[in-house]
Amino acid sequence: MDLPFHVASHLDSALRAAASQLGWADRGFQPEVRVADPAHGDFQANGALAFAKREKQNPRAVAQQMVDALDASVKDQFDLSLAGPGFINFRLKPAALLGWITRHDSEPHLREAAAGERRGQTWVVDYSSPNTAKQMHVGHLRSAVIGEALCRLLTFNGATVIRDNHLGDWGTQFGKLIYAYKRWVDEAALAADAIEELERLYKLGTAATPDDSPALDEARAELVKLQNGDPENVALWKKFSDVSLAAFQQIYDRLGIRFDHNLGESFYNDKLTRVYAELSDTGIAQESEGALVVFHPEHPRFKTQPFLIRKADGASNYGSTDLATAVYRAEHFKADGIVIVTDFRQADHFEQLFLTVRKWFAAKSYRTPELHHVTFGAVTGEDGKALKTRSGDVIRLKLLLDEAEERAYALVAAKNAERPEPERMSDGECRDIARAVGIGAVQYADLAQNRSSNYVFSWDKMLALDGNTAPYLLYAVARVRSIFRKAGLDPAQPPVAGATAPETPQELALARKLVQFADAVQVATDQLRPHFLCLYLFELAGAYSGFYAADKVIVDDPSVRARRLLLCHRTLVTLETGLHLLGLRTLERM
RNA sequence: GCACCCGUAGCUCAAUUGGAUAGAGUAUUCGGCUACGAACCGAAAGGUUGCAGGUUCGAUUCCUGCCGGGUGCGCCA
Repeated sequence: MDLPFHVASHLDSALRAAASQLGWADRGFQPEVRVADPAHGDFQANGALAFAKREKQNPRAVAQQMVDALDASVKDQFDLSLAGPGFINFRLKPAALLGWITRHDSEPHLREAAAGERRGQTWVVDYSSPNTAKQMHVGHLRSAVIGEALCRLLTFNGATVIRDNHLGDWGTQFGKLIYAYKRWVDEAALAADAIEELERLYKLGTAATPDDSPALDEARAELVKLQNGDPENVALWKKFSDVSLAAFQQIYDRLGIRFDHNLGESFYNDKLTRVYAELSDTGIAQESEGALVVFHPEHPRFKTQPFLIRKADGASNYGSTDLATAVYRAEHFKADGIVIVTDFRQADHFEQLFLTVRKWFAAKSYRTPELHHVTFGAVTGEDGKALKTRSGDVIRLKLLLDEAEERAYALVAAKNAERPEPERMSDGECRDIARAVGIGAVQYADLAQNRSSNYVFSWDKMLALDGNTAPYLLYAVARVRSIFRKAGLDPAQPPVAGATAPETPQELALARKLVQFADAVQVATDQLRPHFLCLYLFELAGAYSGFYAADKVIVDDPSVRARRLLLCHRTLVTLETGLHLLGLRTLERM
C-alpha cells in the first residue's frame, strides 16, 4: 500500500486500528501522533503514556503491545522503536520516502492531495478592512498579509473561501469629512491624488469640529442628510468610497490580494432593525441608560461590561453592524466558518460579539458557523514603540512598500555587478527581482513570527539573506532552478526515471523534510497560524542547502543523478507551493 | 480597580497546545569555493524559560500569587 499524503494521519489510523484490535478503542485510547525530533525518528506516537497511566498499566508494555498489533504494512514502511517511558518512534524507510516523493510531483497534485481536509466547507475571511477616505498605513499591513495567507491555506485544504473586505465606510466621521469638503476642497489636489486630499480634509474636518462647537452641529447635520439620502451628500460619500477603493487596490495588487466582496459597514445599514428586534425579542439584549446592550451573566467581566449594540441616540455602532454582518455571512454565504483578522486590541469586542451571536443563533435555531478572531500583536520600531516616521507621523503603507523595493534593488544590483559579464542581468530584470524580494521580505517577516506577539520592524533583518527570511527562501528556489538551467533541463519535465531511494545522510534528511510538508500545512491551517508553514519552509531550504553542499547533483552515474534531480525538483515544487500559499511571488533568478 | 496578551541564549524569535537532552537565526570564534549560485555549508560557545509556590511519570506549556512591558474596559471602529 502506498504511503498517503498525510503520513501522520495515516499512522493515527493505523494505531487506532491496532488499539481497537486490543480492545482499547472504547477505553479512549488516543494515538497522539506528531512530527518527531529527527534524533528520534520522523514521527512519534505518545498516546501509550496517557493511556497506561489511566489504566494503571506499565507504559512500556502498553507501547510494546501497540507495536505488536500494528498492521504489517506499517512495518514495511517504517522502522519502529520504543524509547523512554513509552514513546513509539517511526522512521520512514528509504523506499517509502522514494514512493511518497515520486507520487507528489507538482503543485496541482499537492493541492489535490491536501484538498480532502476541508472539501465542501465555506469560509468567510474578513481582513484588511481599512477606513475609506484614509490612506492605508503600516498598521494595516499585518491584517492584510496574514489574512491573505489564511485564505490561501484554507483554499489549499479544499475550502471555498470568500474574501470579504469589511470597510469602515460609515459613521460620524463622514459628517465631518463632508463638512470640510464643502468648505475647503482643492479640486486640483483631488484630481492629482484623491486620497491624499481626502485625508487632508478629514484632518481639517476633525480639527474644525471640537466637542460642543456649532461646527460639530453642522457636521452632524451633514451626516443626517447623508443618512436620509440627500443626493448631494450621497454622491460625495460614493465618491469617497470609489477613490478609496481604487487607492487600496494599488496596494493590494502589490501584495497579491483581490477581494471577492467589499461589504463595508454601510452595506448593513438596512439590516440592523432585524438585529435589534431579534435580540430584544429573545431577551438577549436589554435597555440600559437609553442604549440597547447585552450582558453575559456567566462571564466574569461581561456580566458588568456591556456589549453596546445601539447607542442612546438610536444610532448604530460597530456592535450593531458586526452582528448584522455575522448573520449575513451565515445566511447568504452559508459560512461554515468565519475568520476575522484584526489586532489584539479588539479582542474584548469580538469575544462579546461571538458570545452574543452564539446565544442569538441558538435562540432562533440558526446554524452557527465556527467563529474565529485571529488576533495579532502591534508592529513596533526597534525601540519597542509604535512604528512612526521621524516626524512622528504614521508610516504610509505605499511608502513602506516603495522603500522595501528600493532597499531590495540596492542589494540585487550590487550583487549583479559582482557577477561575471555573461551571467549579468538587465536593469529591468533587477527591478523585477527587487519587487518580488522587497515585498516578499515584508510579507514574510510578518508571517514568520507567531502572530500573537508584537512584531519588531527591522529592514536589516527582513532583507537579510540568511536566517528565516524571504530572501533566503527565494535564493534556495533560484539555486535549484539554476541547476536545471545549467544542465539544460526543463524543471517541468525533470528526467527522474530510474531514480533510486535516498542514500546519503543529506539526501535522507531532505527527503524526510519533503514528506513533512503535509503536516506543516495542516498545522498552519488548523491553528490559523502561518508561521508554522514558514518555519517548515525555512527548515526545508536548510535541508536543501546542506544536501547541495554535500552531494553533487550533475554526476555521471545515471541512477544517482536521477535521484538527486528528483530531490531537487520536489524541493523546488514544495518551496514554490509553500511560498505561493503565503502570498509570495517566486523567481527564476535573483 | 477589573480583565486580556507578552516575558525563553547578548539581540530577534521557535518549541506542533502536557512529552524525550528547550531549538533556530544573528552577533563572537574556528573551518570549507579549479562543485551545479559562498546571498551558501560545517563546527564551537552561548539557558535557573521574569520570580515563588502548586498539580504529575513528565511543565516554557496547566493552576495560584507576585514583578515588569503592552492593551482594553457605554455610546470611535
